[in-house]
Amino acid sequence: MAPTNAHHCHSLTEEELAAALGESGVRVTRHRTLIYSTLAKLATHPTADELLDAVHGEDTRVSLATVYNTLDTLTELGLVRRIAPDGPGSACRFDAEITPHVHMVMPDGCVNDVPDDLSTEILDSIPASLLEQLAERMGVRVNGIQIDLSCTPGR
Amino acid sequence: MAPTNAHHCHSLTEEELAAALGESGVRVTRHRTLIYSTLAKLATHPTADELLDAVHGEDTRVSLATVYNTLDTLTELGLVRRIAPDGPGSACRFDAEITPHVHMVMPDGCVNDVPDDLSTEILDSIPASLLEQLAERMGVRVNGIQIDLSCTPGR
DNA sequence: CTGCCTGCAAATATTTTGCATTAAA
DNA sequence: TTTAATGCAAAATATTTGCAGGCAG
Repeated sequence: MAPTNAHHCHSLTEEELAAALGESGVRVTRHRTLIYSTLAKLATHPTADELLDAVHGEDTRVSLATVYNTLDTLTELGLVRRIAPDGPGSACRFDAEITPHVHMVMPDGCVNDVPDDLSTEILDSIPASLLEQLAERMGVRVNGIQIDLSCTPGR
Repeated sequence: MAPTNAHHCHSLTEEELAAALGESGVRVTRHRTLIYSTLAKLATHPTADELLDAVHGEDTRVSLATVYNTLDTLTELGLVRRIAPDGPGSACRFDAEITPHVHMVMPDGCVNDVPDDLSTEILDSIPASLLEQLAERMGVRVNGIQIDLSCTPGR
């Protein structure tokens, strides 16, 4: 169940996170920093529970409620993304990588990131003009894209 | 990779559903048919709860547990897809449309389908060769793709 | 100082299960 | 007939909230 992900590099640095929080008038606290950086460090896209476990490696005093609250806050600010639970046992998973990228949903339900070079190529192949056209038609501003691939074991 | 001949009305007809269930050795029951077709009919991607409400329009005797069980079954068979909850109040949403298509996540958290013509154009713009390369490299067979766009109110 | 954040625990919400009964094949 | 599927309600999970302190600004 533990996918190795060698290409996790688009999450924010501690400074960038602080800046993003500050701009939004949200306080930069030790816990928010810790929770975010722990999430970013994890190769897996953890559930709130799994994330708490990881955080406890650094600081045992963080509570699950704070993890949830923080994830909510960060999700609302667009710094973190929720991923649909797969298979039964539905707890949401979270992803600190908010720049466009491609996920591969594995047969066993876990979620791996697609290697960055291919991820970028896939994203770049979508013409910007198409997205503009879409934005126009739906009367909105498109500001994010995520692609999920699903696969079966064979090759 | 998924067929590129993605066209409209991608949910299954009653006959196709029956066939799909039959092939998998799963019984074709009145409730499964009703729940699936209700989900397919709804423009919104409903939560289990919302779906139950809709189903109750047809048959009051269906229980929430059956809705959950059925959605699990259908999801496992790949006939239905779970969508991550947005914003707090986290209940999963479900989508009867399993062929590749593009979602637009609205600022208020609800999920709209992108018009089919644009959805198809976007999907078709991704070269099949890229996905093959990816499959090769990850040692899997890619069999599905979903694209989620997020947007902000402006224009 | 002045609130926003936090931990804790309790309240909600969401999803799954056990078992007697019903209905598909 | 034979066994999977269902309703009901209870159990198990997951997430949110209220309140008394604790810290960032």
